[in-house]
Amino acid sequence: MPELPEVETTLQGIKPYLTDEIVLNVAVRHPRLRWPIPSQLANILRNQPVLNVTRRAKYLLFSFPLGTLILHLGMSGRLRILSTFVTPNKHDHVDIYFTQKILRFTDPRRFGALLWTEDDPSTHPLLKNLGPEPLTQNFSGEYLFTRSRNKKIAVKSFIMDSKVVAGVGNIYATEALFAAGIHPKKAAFKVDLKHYQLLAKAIKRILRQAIQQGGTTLKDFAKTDGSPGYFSIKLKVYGQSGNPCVKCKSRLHSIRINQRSTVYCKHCQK
DNA sequence: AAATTCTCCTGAAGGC
DNA sequence: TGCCTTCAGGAGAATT
Repeated sequence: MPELPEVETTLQGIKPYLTDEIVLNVAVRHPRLRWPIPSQLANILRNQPVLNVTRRAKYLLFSFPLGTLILHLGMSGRLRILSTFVTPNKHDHVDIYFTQKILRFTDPRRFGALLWTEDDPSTHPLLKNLGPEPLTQNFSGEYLFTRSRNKKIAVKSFIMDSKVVAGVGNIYATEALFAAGIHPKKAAFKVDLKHYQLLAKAIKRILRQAIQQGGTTLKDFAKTDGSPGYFSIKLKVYGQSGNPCVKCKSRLHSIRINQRSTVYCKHCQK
C-alpha cells in the first residue's frame, strides 16, 4: 500500500537511473489499469529522453520534451529497475525500455494508473485540484483550521481529502490523529486551532520519519523487487486494534470511517 | 455545495 | 489440505 513516503522513496530510488535515459520502446502487456494505458504510449515515448522525475501527491511525473507521463502506484503498484531483461511475471504489466535499463511496473490489483499529457501537468484533471504538499510550508495548522470552518465531516475524512492536503492516506491519517490526541470522528469544524497545529506537525513529522526510514533501509531499486517494504517505522495504532495504547495502556479500538479502517484510543483521543 | 457511497482488483487471512 | 468468504485500500465517479 504505497503511501506518500513510499512514493517518495520510489522516486528517490529510480530517479538516478532514469534521468537523461532515452526511451527505446514500451511494452504494455496489460493496458487495463484504473484507466486504460494510452494505446500509442510506445510511439509517443520512443526516442524521448527523461528530463526529470518528480512527485506530486502520490503521483510520479516523468517529464519528457513532448509531455509528461503520470504514474500512480495505486494500492499495490511497484517500480523496479532492471539492468537486463527478465521474463515478466503475471502482474508485470508495463516495461519501459531505455538504452541502458528497463523500468518495470508491477501492479497485482491494478488500481494504478499510467497516463500521458502534453499540457502543464499541474493543470491535468487529476492534479489541478490537489491541496498543498504536506511537507511544505503552505501546509500548516492555521491552514487546516481555516479550511475546516463549516466542514461537518469527520476530521479524519477531512485530512484524507486530497483537495485539502495531498497524499495523506489512511495509515498516516490514523497515526497522526493519535499523535495529536484528536478523535478521528470529531467534526472537522470542532477541532480548534491548537489541535490543528498539533495535527499538522504530527503529519509532517510522521511522513518525514517514514521517508527517512525508507531512504536508509532501502534498497537499491536495481537490485530488489522495488518494494520499499513496510518501513521499519513503528505504527502506534494502525493495525494495532485490541492491543494496548502505547500511552495509556488501555485497549485500542477499531471503527470504520467512510469504509476505511480506523484505530484509535478512546482515552487519549478526544 | 457538501457528504457519503460505490467502484475498480486480487492476494491474504480467516472459517470450517 | 483446500475451498469459500471476507477484507483491505487510493481516489475519482456516482449518488444522496
